[in-house]
Amino acid sequence: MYTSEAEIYLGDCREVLKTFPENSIDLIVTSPPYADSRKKTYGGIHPNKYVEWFLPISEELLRVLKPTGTFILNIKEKVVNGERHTYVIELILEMRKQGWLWTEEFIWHKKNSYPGKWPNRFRDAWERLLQFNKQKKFKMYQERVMVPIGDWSKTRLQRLSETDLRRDNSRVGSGFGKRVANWLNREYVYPTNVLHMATQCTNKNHSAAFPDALPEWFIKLFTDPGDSVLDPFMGSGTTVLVARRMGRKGIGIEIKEEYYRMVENALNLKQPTLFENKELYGTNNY
Amino acid sequence: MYTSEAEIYLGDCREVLKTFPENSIDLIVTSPPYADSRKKTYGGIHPNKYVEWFLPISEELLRVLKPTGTFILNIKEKVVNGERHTYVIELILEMRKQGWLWTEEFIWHKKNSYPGKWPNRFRDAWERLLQFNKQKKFKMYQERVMVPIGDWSKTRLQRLSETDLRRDNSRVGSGFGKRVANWLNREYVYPTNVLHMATQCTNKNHSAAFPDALPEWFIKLFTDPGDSVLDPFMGSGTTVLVARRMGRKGIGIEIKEEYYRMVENALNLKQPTLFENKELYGTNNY
DNA sequence: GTTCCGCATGAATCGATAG
DNA sequence: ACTATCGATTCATGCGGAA
Repeated sequence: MYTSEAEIYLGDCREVLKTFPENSIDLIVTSPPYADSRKKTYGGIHPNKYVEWFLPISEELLRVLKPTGTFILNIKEKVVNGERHTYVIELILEMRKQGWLWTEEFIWHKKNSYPGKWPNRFRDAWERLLQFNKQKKFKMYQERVMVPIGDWSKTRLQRLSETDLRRDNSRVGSGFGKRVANWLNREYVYPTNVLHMATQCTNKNHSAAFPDALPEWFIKLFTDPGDSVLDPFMGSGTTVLVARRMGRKGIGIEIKEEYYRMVENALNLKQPTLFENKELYGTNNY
Repeated sequence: MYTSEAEIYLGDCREVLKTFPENSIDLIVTSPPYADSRKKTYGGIHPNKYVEWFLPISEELLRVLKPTGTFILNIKEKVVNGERHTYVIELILEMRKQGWLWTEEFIWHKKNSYPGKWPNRFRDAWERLLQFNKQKKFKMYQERVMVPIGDWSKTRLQRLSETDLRRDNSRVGSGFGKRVANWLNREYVYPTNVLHMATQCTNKNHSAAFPDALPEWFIKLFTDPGDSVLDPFMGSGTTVLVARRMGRKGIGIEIKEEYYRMVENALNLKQPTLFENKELYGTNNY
C-alpha cells in the first residue's frame, strides 16, 4: 500500500512551477482556461495571444516531467467570427518546437453537450485531449483500461465469416486477421482513442466541468500507485482529488484563492484511509 | 422532380479541375489519398510533402466552388516515428491563407474500428471532417438532418415542473435561459458535430472505406435537389453514386482507370428512375 | 437495497442594437 | 468601421429524494 498524498499551491503556475525539480512528475493532466473565458481569473487571454501566453508554461512542464512521463492537455478552440480559431493547432506546432512529441490526440465526446442553435453550426459535442511526451518510449499500462465487450463485439466479432477469419493482416494492418480467435472469448477489449463521457455539473462550483472519470482513466493508464500527478490549473481540484483517491500523489496549482481554499477544504474533509484505498483500488482496478 | 445525373472524369484532378467553370459547384465532399498510401496512384505523397501537394488542388477547389457552397475534407494524420504528423494542421493554416474559412471540424466516430494493439497507442476510431467555406454565409438546411429526441423527453415532458414553465431568461453572464415547454411536441432535435457511423469495408475494392451515410448526411445538409456535388478523388465512387441517388448532379474525378471503369459500370447498372428517386427521397427525406 | 422519477445545470454563438 | 452588450435559441445527463 502506498500513502495517499496531495500538495496544493496557491499562486500563478508560471511562477510556482519554477520551484519544482526537473524530471519529477509522472503525469500532467490539465484543462487550462480556454481563450477569453474565466476572464476575471486569468485576465481573459485573447485568442490571438493564447499561444504566446501558454508557451512559457509548457516549457516549464517539459522541464518538470519525467522522461517517461505523459502530458494530457484538454483544450478546444472557440468560434471567432464564424470560424474555428487556429490557436490550438498553432500551439501544437509551437510545442513541438520546444521539444514535445505530439504522440496522440484523443477525442472526448461530451455526451451531454451544451444546448443551443445557430444558423450555421451545430452544438459542439467534443473536445481535444492532446497527448504529449518527451520520448517515444513512455510508461503506459494499456490493460488497466480495458473495457468490457460491448455491442461492437456482439455484432461484428461473433458473426465473423470464414473469409474474415482467414483474412490476412495486410488488409487493415491492425493485426486483426490472424489473431481474431484470441478476441472471440475475451471479456475485455482495449479501448479506442475516443472517450465517451458526460460533463459533471454538480458539487463543483467551477465553470469547467471535468468529470472524475477523465483524469481517472489517464491516471490508470499512465501511472503506478505512488507516482506524481500534476495539474497546474487545478480549478475545483478534480485531478488532484482523483489522484489521491487512487493512491497517487496529487499536485495542484491554482491562482484563485477561492478555488484553492475549496480544494484545501475538500482534501481535509475526505482524508483517505488505507481501507478506503483498498476497497476502491484493489484487484483489477488500479 | 429533378433529373439525376452524374459526370465522371478519368484523369488527374490537378488538370481536370482547371477545365471546370468557376463558382459552379455547390458541395465538395472528398477523402483524398492519405499520405504515403495509394503509392502507385499519386506517387505516394510523403507526409512532409503533403501540404505542398494538396495546396494547388485546394486552390482550384476554391475557384470552382460557389460562394454559398461548402467543402468537406475527410482526413486524418498518420503516425510517423511515434508521433502524429502535423501535415493536416499545417494544411488548415495554409488553406486559410488561400482564402478558405475553417468553419468547423466535425468528428467522424468510427463505431466499428478494427481491434488491434500497439505498445503505445490505442486503435484509432475517429477521423476529421473539416468544413471549409468561402463566406460566412452559406447554404445549410439543418432541419433535414434532425434526429429523434432522447428518451428522457418521454418522461420529462409529461408533467412540466414549476421551474420548467417559469425559467425564461436566467441570470446574465453564466446563466442560460431555456423554456422546456417549447419542447412539448418535439420529436426531433438538432444533431451535434460528432457523427457516429460505422465504416463500410466490403464490396468496394477500395482502400478508403467511406460509408454511404457520410456523403448522404452532408448532401442533405448543404444542397438542394439538382445541385452539383463534386468529389475530386472519386475512388470507388461513393459520393458520386449517393449524390445521383439523391437527385443531385454527382461529379467525380479519378486518376486510376480501374476505379474509373468500376464507377462507370456502377452508374450504368443502377440507372435511377424517377420512381426510385421518389421512393427514396420523397417527403421528409431530401 | 433497488428502481424510478423529478430536476438543475453546463468551456455557446449569432445577430441586432447601442456606444 | 469597430467594439460592447443583450436577447434568443436549445439537450441530455447525473444526482438525490421518493417509492
